Amino acid sequence: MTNIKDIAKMAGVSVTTVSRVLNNHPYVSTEKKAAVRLAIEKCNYQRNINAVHLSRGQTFLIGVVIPFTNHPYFGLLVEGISNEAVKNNYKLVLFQTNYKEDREVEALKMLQHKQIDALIICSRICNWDIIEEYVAYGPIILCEDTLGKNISSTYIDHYKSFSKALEYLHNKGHHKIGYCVGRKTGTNSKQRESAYKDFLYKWKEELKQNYIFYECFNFEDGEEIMQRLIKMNDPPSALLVASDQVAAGILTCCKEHNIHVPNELALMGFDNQPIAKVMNITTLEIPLTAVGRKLFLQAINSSIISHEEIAVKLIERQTV
Amino acid sequence: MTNIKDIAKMAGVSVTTVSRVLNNHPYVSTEKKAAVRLAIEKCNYQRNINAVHLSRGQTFLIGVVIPFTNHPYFGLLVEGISNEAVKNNYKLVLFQTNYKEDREVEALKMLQHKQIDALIICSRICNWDIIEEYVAYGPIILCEDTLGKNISSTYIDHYKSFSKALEYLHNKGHHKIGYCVGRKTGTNSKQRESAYKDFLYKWKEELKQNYIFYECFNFEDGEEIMQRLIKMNDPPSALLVASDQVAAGILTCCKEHNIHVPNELALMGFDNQPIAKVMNITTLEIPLTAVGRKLFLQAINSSIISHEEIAVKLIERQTV
DNA sequence: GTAAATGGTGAAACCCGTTTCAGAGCAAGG
DNA sequence: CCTTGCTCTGAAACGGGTTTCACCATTTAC
Repeated sequence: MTNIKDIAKMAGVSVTTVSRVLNNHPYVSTEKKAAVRLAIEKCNYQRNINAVHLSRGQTFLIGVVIPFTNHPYFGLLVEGISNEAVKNNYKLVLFQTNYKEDREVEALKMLQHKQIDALIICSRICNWDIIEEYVAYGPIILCEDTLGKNISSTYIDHYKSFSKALEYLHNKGHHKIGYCVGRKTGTNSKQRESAYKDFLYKWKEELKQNYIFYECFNFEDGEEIMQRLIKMNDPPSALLVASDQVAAGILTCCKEHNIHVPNELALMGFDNQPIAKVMNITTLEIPLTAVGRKLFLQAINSSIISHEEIAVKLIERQTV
Repeated sequence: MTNIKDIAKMAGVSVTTVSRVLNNHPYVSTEKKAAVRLAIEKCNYQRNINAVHLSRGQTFLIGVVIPFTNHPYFGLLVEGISNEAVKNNYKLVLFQTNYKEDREVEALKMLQHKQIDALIICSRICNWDIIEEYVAYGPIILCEDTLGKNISSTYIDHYKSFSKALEYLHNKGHHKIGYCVGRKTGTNSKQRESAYKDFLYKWKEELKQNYIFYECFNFEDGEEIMQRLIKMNDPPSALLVASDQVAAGILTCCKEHNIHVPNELALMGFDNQPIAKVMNITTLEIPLTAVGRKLFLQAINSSIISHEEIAVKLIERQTV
């Protein structure tokens, strides 16, 4: 393979000049520039990117940590990140963790080793102290509230939005409200839990543990929720579902079991995914592609630590 | 930052010896090994991966080209690739093309520049001659029939599987069969088209252009199909839908419009996604994660060109 | 007319590992 | 005792760019 030296020799200039042409630096005479260009074309010369990376200490690669690729929430988020990455000439390295801590650490290590310029963690599993060990090595951006921490983030205030949704359901006359979330221990779930508890406290309702459903991620998880609902003596009259997919799954099962929505069971989704629109599910809109865009921009403008709160919007449809 | 030289100095050995320790080469005395390990620990030394890449000419990065990240088909495919990548210590670089040709070319260029060790193209948009320009630079793996070409692939014979599905519908008494696919011009769509035409020819049915629906990718696309079906004087009695998502969308709209499935309209999906199971959609199962796994393995064992055909399986449920 | 700024150029240092190769020391084989 | 052959080691070449710095030649400024 031809390298920069060969080109320099062919064009009768120094490697410095070739480098300048390659990088569009000023101060190269038109003739030499032309000679270099010619040589490059003749040899079909291609820069060795790894050498560039080594030299510059930058790779134009941004790491993205997600638990699953096969989920519309993360699909949209990555789509948002990806679109902005294209615009800025960055590429994405995907880390699918399946919520395994060591996979997240691997991503952090890649940051440490300078193989990626920044790391966006869309759903964190590691403890804070581990993350904080790595902030020295490069920008880490999170998709959860990091206020007070020296880490940029774009996030949704899940306490606020959950409260909003609960009040909405309450106003619609619901007193027996349950909810479905993904991981029991995630930051978001904890925020939601405290919103839920505060809500119950405010309205003097008692907490029923079986009104809370964990590990709800996908459409098909709706089925199990339905099974559990059917068996209850005193089922909730409304469910706040932290994902439109799951809400859609529940709704589909309701139709099969002839449970009328919203009369017998009100459903409220999250995200405002396309499926929510088609199935007329009342939901809280999260502009996920916009979130992705912001996350990316924070990753490349890491000198400024910022915390961007994203507002959610209640979309009234026909399941409440 | 400390580098290998510093470590060598500290441990009182040569850089070669340090390198040997780092790479677990044999023939290093126990004492020197220990000294090096100690120095590494003391300095919290981290190899500069870019230097390793440059030196070795390998990055342990595999490129993956997909049109959208936000689609269950590609989600599952990437999941399969990703899981196998983890096992083999590779990372994935994601190229979301949105079916833009230049984005695919960018991925090919990264292969040329040695920034990735191999490239998996899950849905091709570029012409063959462009792809073939780049095969010299590194392994390119495709997810479509490349028989006769010098390019490895894992693929579904869409002619065969579409024919199978059409015959199945025919056996069930359907004579007015339409179909829905994604891109009009993709290889898969062309194979399906010819299967469809051959089927019509065999049974002496005439081709109705309005029985064919293009640009069907997502759940929400079901709605438009429904709108078009409603307006037809002589609508098809069965639809072969090249994606469970779209089938699910159509099915949901059917329920809204009180169109009985399968009596008034039979639906047959593709992929056997979870949603097909929940909604009881008859479908052709494609083991997407297995496909992903094979694609990855072909990418790293590129010395052997192979063509793996994946069998599809008809899953009978309640929409036909 | 002289000083300062600007355009243009290349040698050499730098980024940081891996790998080749030559050689030393020592034990086993004949 | 001599030859292999194995263990162990480091100097130096190599991968291939970017960047600093010194320097010369023109312009422009005053």
